[in-house]
Amino acid sequence: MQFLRVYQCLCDETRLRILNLLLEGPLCVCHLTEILEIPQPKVSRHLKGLRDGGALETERCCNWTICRLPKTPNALLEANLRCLQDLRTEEPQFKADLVKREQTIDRILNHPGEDLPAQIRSLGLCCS
Amino acid sequence: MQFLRVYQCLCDETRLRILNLLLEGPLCVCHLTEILEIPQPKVSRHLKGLRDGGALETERCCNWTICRLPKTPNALLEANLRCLQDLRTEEPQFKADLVKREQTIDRILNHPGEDLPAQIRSLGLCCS
DNA sequence: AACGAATATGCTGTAAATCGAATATTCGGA
DNA sequence: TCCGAATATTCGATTTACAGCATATTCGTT
Repeated sequence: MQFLRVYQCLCDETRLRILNLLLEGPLCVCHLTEILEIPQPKVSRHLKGLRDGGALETERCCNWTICRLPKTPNALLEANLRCLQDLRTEEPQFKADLVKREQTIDRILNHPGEDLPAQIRSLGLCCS
Repeated sequence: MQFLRVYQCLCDETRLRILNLLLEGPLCVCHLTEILEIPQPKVSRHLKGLRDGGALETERCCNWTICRLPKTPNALLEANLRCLQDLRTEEPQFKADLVKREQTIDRILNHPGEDLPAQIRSLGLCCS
């Protein structure tokens, strides 16, 4: 059932945190891992869950995997992403994650020494 | 987390079927059981799940328990009930349940011999 | 008080989801 | 071709969700 497929995606805290972050723009797996402060295999597994549920698109760029929300989410997912956008200020964890995201992006931009491809480096700035 | 509480409610087919039916108006447990064609304990347990998740209100009337959607659902639930309302035509099970609901209500109305309090009998007609 | 209808709960087994830890894979650079 | 970084997958253990079945509870009636 189409409904269940979406809701099963949405009923895990880690997956919701990921969607919350991606509402701001794409991120690669390593930055997601850093922001969420959870083990990388766990992030990877939940990303797979989101992808299988149609709630995530990924694109391989060299060694990095760029994660973004689907360009054309189905109606149910789209409505819930809007809800997440509207209601996330009520959830401390979501707000904290967004702060951490800012910090991480700042660090990336201000430390050009880190060995990141320009495409990855600019993720935080480019929401396309 | 408030989000999880709602989504955990929504990620079970039986619970979605119940919500779908209640969008048309209140029903008591025995009629829900008849319409869904599943064992009564199963219905009861899922109703409890919905109630715990804030997606259902029940009212005792004699021996009957009247189930209805909450008068003031939280924003996330409300949005998803709207989605259910809008998208249910795509889901055969939801449509079949609505047909069965009509049949059941007709049967109740046309067989006054059945021993039902007027309050229960009129549930299908009164959506308040 | 005894009974029956409507509903709820307890119990047990099973399937599914999640996790941590270890390992495999992929890819660019030395 | 070997190495390291980024990512994915496998494995075993644990938890959680759901099921069916039996039984308890509640309430009106006799």
